[in-house]
Amino acid sequence: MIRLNYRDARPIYEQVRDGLRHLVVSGAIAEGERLPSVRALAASLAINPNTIQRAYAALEGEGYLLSEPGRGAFAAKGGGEGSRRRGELLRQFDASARELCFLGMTPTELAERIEQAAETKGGEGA
Amino acid sequence: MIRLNYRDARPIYEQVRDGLRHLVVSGAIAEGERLPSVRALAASLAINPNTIQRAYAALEGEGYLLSEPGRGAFAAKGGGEGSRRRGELLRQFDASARELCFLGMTPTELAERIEQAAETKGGEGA
DNA sequence: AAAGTGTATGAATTCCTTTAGTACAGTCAG
DNA sequence: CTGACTGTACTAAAGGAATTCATACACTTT
Repeated sequence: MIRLNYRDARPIYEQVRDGLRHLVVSGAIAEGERLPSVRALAASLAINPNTIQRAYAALEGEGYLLSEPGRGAFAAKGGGEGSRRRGELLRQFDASARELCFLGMTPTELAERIEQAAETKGGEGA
Repeated sequence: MIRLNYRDARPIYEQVRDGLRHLVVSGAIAEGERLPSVRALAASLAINPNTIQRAYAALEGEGYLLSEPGRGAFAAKGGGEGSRRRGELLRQFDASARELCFLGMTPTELAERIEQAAETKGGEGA
């Protein structure tokens, strides 16, 4: 389900967070579906439950997760209109588009890329 | 020229790197123009020359800078076709576009944003 | 009651950033 | 050539921030 890369400089909780987010965005985990428990996933990845908890908390902040104490964590639709995650993505989108244009790419080229990216379900977290 | 924000969690060398990159991308520093020397900029910002050097090295890796030992550092066109920076930006662009589409934005909406972003010269580093 | 769930807290460790000092090799004006 | 400038390399140290862990608590369900 999720692969940890200890050679990577990125902290484990980020790898878990991005991996889980990808599973939700790609539809591998449907909306409302329950995610593995903190301890179960921790045991599965052979890491501390707290590290998983941190990833879950971050995803809940982004709106991709809804945690219910005592019950479990369930996948959600994702950030709404004015969510933090949406704002972050828009800034990232604008900044990269702007610089890519400076590097010679035309808005038309980039627009075509969007279509292509929208279809593809692959790709890893930002 | 560049403002450091010590309250910001971002490390100084990143602020310097992003600030300088923005100066090049926005055209404030023209192609071929010489940048302040490592020691001069360090003194100007009241920080260690090593920190500036780190920012310069990063920018050279991105293709926005060309360092000539003994002569100085000069602004460059930016990443070429297959540069590391270009690849990084494309991944960032694709990932954000993909997730924004998942969140409900249409490719058309995003395409319009590109036009808007291409004109604007503002914005801070990613 | 028992086993599961998410959550809070504090400590330890590890990593990163920054600084400082020193040194080397190159360029250029005098 | 001399001297002042340039970028670069290296080590060491200090400080702080971030990551990870162990433990305990509150809740839900069976």
